[in-house]
Amino acid sequence: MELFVSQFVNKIDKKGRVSLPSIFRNALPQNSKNEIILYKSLKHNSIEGFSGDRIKDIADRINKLDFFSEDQDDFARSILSEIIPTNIDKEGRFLIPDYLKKHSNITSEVTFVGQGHYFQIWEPKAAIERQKKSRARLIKKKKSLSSIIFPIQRSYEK
Amino acid sequence: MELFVSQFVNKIDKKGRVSLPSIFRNALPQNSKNEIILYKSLKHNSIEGFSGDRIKDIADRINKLDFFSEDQDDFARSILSEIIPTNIDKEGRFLIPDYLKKHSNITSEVTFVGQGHYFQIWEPKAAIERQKKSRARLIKKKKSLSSIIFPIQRSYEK
DNA sequence: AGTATACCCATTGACGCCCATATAATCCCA
DNA sequence: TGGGATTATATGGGCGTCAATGGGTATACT
Repeated sequence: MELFVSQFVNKIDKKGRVSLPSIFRNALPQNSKNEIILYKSLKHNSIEGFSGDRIKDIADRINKLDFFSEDQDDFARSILSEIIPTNIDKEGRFLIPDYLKKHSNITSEVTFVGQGHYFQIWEPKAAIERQKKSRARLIKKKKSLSSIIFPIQRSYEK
Repeated sequence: MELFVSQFVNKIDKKGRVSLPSIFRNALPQNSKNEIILYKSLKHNSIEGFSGDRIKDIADRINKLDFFSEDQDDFARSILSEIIPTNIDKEGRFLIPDYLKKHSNITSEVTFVGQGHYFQIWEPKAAIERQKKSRARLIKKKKSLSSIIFPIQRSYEK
């Protein structure tokens, strides 16, 4: 299985390195175990990440748009130029770029949060806050379990 | 990876040289690591560039436009006639022609912007402006970025 | 000669690679 | 099944290499 699940708190060392949790490493595809993609979350003060082998798909999708269209340019600008490929060393560690740390108020520790096909990196306290809110919101909305397990598939074109 | 992604701000030295970011150099095909093509962007006050062996790409894109349209003629004239092949030295640096600098208001620093199969070179402040506008336009059109990053939640195995 | 460009060498700071250790998890056999 | 032995994971640190940048000099073109 190749999903990012569960939650882990790891330390950032003096050199700025963090260990990607072991089971997240195992969730990466065999052909690209030594690279992940990071980018600012669009919704929170957190970082999101996923496996490096997905960039091509993303680029392909963007390139299918008309080269001379504004959309093509906007998507490329907002996604391709904003993502950061990051190398994972032999010990499974990687560096978080400074501006991403600032964006998410990360200093000495981070919380990795599995989100299935991607994961998030939070400042630990913010991660706890976020979780409380998430849960509260779900309860308030009285979402049924089935709606979460079998969400309505919506097309992504519109 | 043969895609141009991320952004980098580099300095122009007294001799007018700029380092092409290392990962952009790596994105160039092995057979033509020492040449890139530069040209004026049609959409912005910026420079666009890509690998030397992909001139055909831009020609193809222009040719996809209606052959008899004014646009086709204009594009062909303004791009193909002004394309500049530029050499990259052993340290990975190259020279930006003066008229391209003027076109994009570049003086002492530039921002390299990865756009997938090509990249852009901007005056740093203009690059930031541009980024904000791109994002705003996508939001206004209600185009979701995650729809491009995570179009369908499908499993990885083929 | 004068301007421009390529090649060579140097410096600095960042990053990757390697080795080490402590704690946690897993194994394995009596 | 208990508990020592083995392995894995998170973490620390040394050190060589590379990227970005600066500058000197040879070569070329006009």
